[in-house]
Amino acid sequence: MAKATSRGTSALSHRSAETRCKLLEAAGPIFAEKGLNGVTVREICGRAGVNIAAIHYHFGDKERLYIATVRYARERRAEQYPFPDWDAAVSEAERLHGFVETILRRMLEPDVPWQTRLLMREVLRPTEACRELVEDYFRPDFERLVEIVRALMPGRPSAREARQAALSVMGQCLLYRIAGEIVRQLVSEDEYEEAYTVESLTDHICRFSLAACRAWESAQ
Amino acid sequence: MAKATSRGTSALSHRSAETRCKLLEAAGPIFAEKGLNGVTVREICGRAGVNIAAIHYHFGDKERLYIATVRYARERRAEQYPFPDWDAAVSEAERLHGFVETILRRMLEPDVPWQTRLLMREVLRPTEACRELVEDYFRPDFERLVEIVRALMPGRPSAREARQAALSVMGQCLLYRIAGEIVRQLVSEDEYEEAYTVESLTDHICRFSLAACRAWESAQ
Amino acid sequence: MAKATSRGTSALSHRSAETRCKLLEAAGPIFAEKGLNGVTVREICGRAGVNIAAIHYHFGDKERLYIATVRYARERRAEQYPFPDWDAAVSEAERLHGFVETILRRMLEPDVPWQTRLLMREVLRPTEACRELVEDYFRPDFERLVEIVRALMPGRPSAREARQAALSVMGQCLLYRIAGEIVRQLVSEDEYEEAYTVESLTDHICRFSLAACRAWESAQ
Amino acid sequence: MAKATSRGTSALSHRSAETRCKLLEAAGPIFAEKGLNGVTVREICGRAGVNIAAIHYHFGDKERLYIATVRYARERRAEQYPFPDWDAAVSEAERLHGFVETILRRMLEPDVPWQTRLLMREVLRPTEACRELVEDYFRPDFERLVEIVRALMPGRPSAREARQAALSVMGQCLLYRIAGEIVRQLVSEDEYEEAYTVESLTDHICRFSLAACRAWESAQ
DNA sequence: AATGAATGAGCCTTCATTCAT
DNA sequence: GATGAATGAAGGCTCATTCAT
Repeated sequence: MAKATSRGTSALSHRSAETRCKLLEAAGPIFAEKGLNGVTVREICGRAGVNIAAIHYHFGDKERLYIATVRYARERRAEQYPFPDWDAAVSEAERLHGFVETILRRMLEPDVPWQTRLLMREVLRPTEACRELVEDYFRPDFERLVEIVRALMPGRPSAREARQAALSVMGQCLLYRIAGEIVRQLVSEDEYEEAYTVESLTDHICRFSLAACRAWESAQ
Repeated sequence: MAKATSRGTSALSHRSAETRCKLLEAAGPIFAEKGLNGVTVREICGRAGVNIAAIHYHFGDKERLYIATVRYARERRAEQYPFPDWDAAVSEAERLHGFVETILRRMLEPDVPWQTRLLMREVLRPTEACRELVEDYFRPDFERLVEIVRALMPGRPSAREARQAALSVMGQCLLYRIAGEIVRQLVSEDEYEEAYTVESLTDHICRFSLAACRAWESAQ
Repeated sequence: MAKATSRGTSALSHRSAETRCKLLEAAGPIFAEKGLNGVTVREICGRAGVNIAAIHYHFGDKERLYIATVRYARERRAEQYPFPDWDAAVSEAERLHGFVETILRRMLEPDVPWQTRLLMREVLRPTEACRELVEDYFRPDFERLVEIVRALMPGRPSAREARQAALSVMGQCLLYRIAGEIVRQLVSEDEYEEAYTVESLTDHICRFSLAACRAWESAQ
Repeated sequence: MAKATSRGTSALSHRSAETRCKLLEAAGPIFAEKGLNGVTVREICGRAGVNIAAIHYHFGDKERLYIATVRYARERRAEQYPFPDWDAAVSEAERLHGFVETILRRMLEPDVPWQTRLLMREVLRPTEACRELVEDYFRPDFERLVEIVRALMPGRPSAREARQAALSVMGQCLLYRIAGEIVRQLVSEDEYEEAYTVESLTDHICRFSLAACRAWESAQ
């Protein structure tokens, strides 16, 4: 266990870093699909082409490999589908549109990379890996949305009100990721294919949310 | 495996039916809490007070017991937290409020009957058992919500528009079931305990959705 | 784990009892030779001719099998080399002689049965199995010896003094079991074979101990 | 394995000797406490601050390190708790007292140096390393005791009789090392703590043995 | 119609050892 | 002369399943 416990970020030999990386890349898609308990270390090591003891050596045990994989997914994930970098002149409505579209695209695009699927899994069934994920990854996006929404609401909504409104936007987005199959069945196959693309969902959610925000009246 | 393959609804002896029922009643709450893979057949049989071979005898294997349990849950669906039976005089806004509150209660209250919790689990990770579940469990509720929402929207919204609006309401509700832990962390423990009860969530979601519906303008 | 936890002494089926017995008989000699940690469950099951899961089923885990084996050894052991059943007319010196001889014979006879070797191992490295072993098995013998020794000591030795004298007798006996190899080397091979038989050791220990007891003066 | 097979006492570089020594010093206390099989090479190397491959390099494998450690312990045998250096005027009874006390202290005191504890362990479960150990470690002490005892016995006891008497003394001492836990249980926790200290055990064993020796009558 | 016992595949982990610098 | 990484063989245990009454 020498390695797993005394690991630092520096001075890793090339071989070591390579094996770690092979393990993370192999474990990622499998964890994303089946979750921590649905996966065997043999499967991971086999796919990574390393010895079964390597997990113990480099990560300590399966759970710590899982946590490392979530972290790795988060790091490798930020680049893809970044939020637009808005000019000061861009209207809040446009920002909302950009935000919603980015979120939906991240979640719904075909061939969603395993990194996203793994992070989504964490949302549904948080494990120990989730705490820092929320802080480092979700919170910045969320705070951004809160600011956009707040600017859209008339009067001076409290931070709490803005947060709740932002959550209402997020909920609308998440629905299609989480319960996509059910929605497809409820609205019929055909309508789904036609009217539930990223573009049209973005439009709908933005119109719905814009209307809600603009018509907002503070609860006293 | 004689029994499991030739199973019909008729001609079951009393004892046999009793054992089946004990198994279903025992398995239900456990599956609802831990899911198919988090449960051992020993645990189920132990709690049911039947022999460990009974699952094989009556259902074939664990997975088929699970499916049977979902079906059983649907059939015996506890009628707790039913939707209010609205008088014609009740306003649409009140109906929306009643609907949202009931949905949230079903999803968030801890003492919801296991049948409901098991069905909720199915929504999040659909299995084979899910298709028929949607039709006779979710669709009626969903259609009801569509009607409520449609009546709230000015002009003559198309069915498709009404459905999308209804999905926006559902998404807001589902968020707290799906990502409750993350919301708690995002808004802070304290605020969550105070402002994310069924009652206040109902208020927020209704105000948000009412505003959105009433301000709706048909997208040409 | 149904069986291991709910095991009672009654109503065990024939098969079950047979398998349990096969396991105990197979495990005994191996545990006696190599101790709890030196043995693998695969070895035990292989020698017993049962499936590897049988240990879990019948005993819970390896350690509980070990404890059961110690208990089994104790039960099967009492018959062999019992203490003589002394007539009231037998002198205390003769009783001491009989006691010491029986103890030595139990420990030193060639082909000591595995039961004895296992119990001896417990003496040297007590495990959890040891507590009840002492109470049920060693204490009765020990108390017997205490009474013999006490009767040999002049005056009215306290119970504590008698216990210590009895331990001095036991220590002399145990030495040849525990450190037999070393004694053999210290006194030379030849002398050992000739003068360290059960008979002559009995004589020596009795003479030494008798002299000590009879010359005892209470330490106020 | 170059080193392990061609190892001699000469021509070792300074660093090499240093690593060897660090390993021996680190392994000693751990082996003394847990024995050969209770210790992992990682633990030893970790505590020694050397690489895990060093054991193989310098000693071949774990077992040979163990043997080397026993040898090392014997060579560097700590001279704590040495026997008193008796003046010619000291009585035999006092010498016996000093001898017994020293032996008991070596075996029972917790802060005995690891070298002594490791050698004690060898006595109880002799390994390959034991033979030479007896010769140069135990025999001198034993012969000393034989002389003391012999002088205490009236008449002219044979060497053999004196050896047996000495063994009777040793057996009494060893008991508390070997079966301390069981004695504790037999005489009760309280009595043990109070009356089985090194001091009182010394008193008892000496009184018992002195009485036995002085009352000795040669067996014809 | 039901039971208790038995099965074997497979799980994660641990370890001493050896490889390649 | 020393190191860190890699190896593979077990290790104990768990599980859903099936056998034999």
